[in-house]
Amino acid sequence: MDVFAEVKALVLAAIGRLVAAGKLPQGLPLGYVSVEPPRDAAHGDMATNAAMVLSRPARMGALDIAEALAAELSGRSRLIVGVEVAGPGFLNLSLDPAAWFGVLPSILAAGRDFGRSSLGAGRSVNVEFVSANPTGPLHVGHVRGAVFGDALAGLLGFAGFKVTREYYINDGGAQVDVLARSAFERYREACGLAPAIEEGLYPGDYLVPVGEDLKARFGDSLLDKDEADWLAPVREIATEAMMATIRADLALLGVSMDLFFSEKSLYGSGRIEAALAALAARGLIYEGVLEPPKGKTPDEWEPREQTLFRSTAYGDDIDRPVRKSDGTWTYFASDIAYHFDKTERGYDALIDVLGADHGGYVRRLKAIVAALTENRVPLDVKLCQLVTLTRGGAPFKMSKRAGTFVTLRDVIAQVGPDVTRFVMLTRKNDATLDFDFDKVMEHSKDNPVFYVQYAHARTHSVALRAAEAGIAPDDASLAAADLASLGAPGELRLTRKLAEWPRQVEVAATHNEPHRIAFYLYDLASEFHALQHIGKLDPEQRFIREDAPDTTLARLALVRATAIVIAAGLAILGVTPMDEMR
RNA sequence: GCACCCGUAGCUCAGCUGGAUAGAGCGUCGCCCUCCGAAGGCGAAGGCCACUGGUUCGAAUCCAGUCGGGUGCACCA
Repeated sequence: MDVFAEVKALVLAAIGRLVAAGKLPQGLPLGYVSVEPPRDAAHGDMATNAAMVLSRPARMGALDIAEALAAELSGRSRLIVGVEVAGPGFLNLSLDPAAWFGVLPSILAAGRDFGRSSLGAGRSVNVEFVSANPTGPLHVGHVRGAVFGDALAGLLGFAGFKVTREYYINDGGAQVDVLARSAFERYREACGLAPAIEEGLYPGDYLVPVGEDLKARFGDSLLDKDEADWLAPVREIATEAMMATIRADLALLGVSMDLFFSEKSLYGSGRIEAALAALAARGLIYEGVLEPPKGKTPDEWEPREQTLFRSTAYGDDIDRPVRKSDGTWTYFASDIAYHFDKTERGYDALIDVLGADHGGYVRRLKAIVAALTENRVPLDVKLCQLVTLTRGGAPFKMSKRAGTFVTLRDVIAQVGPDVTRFVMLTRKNDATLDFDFDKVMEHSKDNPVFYVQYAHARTHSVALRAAEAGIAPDDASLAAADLASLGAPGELRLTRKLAEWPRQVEVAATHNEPHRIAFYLYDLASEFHALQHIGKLDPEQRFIREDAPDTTLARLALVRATAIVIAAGLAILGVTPMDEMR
């Protein structure tokens, strides 16, 4: 049962009756009518802006509508026990407290599925994330995008979408040639020769095993061959090896992709040509010369005739080249083909999760998808800002030397996947995030990860104490418990927070913002900690009252419902709830 | 020079896509455990929501401009 939906339905029904009675004109737009809990609890349990929103289209005063609506809502339902017109036309509604507590049996019956939404209505959405170049292990810079994308996918799944998690492998460009050359030097090393790892090659020693593998496969046979002969096979083996480590890295974080899509597969397969043909059919491909950039002109700029995509027709600043002057495809061309492929696979919505340094790329990506689908399929590009690493408040120095970056593996080894994931979601994706190795491991309320986990552990602890007292009800009997004894302010506050959960899921999902789940869980944990504390001051308020079995059962229902929602929220974020803190 | 992101309490940040007296945490000050986990809780102080205009019943939120900080800027992927 969703209290919010129920109240909104009552409000809309009341408006309907007013229209039928001729007290309001027909055909009013109801889209902006909202029913929300007011920020200030003094304004009642629920507030609606209906009168103010309808005022103008109805050509009536907001207060007049509010009065009429108030009269219409009073006494119609057991749910609404008080209606009050306030301020410029708000309608403040007081609800029967029992209505709030009614959410508890729903939670207990549904378990972790409570709050699952039909918002997505089975529509399919593709979330592309990480997509790191297959030239080395994942590093900290990739962690945020990985966690964000995975949590977003989890959130959308919970909200009723069919989600595909996808990784785009950039295995078609010059960087994998560099990888191959770097691996070849490690191969020479494995053959007993001195490696010549020049400037521009990847120096990381993660390629040493690749060199050894090449030696095992080819013996010394590659040593005297020309690069033209060994480049392709070495490249193949090296990218394969890098993707294997990347998959392993993702697994450490608890991320599992549904699909890895190879950029290389686009070349020579007609996919790029097909994508460009689709654009050309709409008159969006032409031969032309771009203007030089305004302001600071690059040193070696000269006008060139190129094949261009008219992305300006879809909101981009300038048209974008798809073919270099030497006739080969630009990276952008493969991106067109890749998004063409995604749209052809029939998704109802696309999401790209990128690093903030790709900000300048957003418009042309949107232009691609808009052009290819004639605005039918929305593309949302989520940019993840930088993570700054610190330890004890001091900047965590990363070596300038390439190849010695802090790896994802290092981070997980230090703090574990759960902490890493939760912390990465304690900021909006477009705000920079400070990751302090000391802070995130701290056992105090400064640390949101701990605070939420601690609340969950406490619920578990309460259940243990109850069991010791011989009270060990299962969820079904808790769902059937008599809740009449509930009603204390702290209990009501906690229960209202629990009732908000389905709404929070929908809001977070419509904005593609998983961090809202983390903040909600923090608030929920706070309400729970506060309630538990009251029991310390007043023994009568404790969850477990051996002298009052009905009260105990009702309170255990509340505690258990809290545990369920915390666990459900953490599950969306991909974090394991803990039963005890150590 | 252009585009995008950001500017909210001393610090770190939320703010439900326009709602009422703008909220947390840290820090500061003052309280609360013989007791379900004090690894916690309650309270106080602290604000021109960068600035200036505009839109309207109503703006931190939307629009325009200004000032600060970050990022990216032709055939690199």
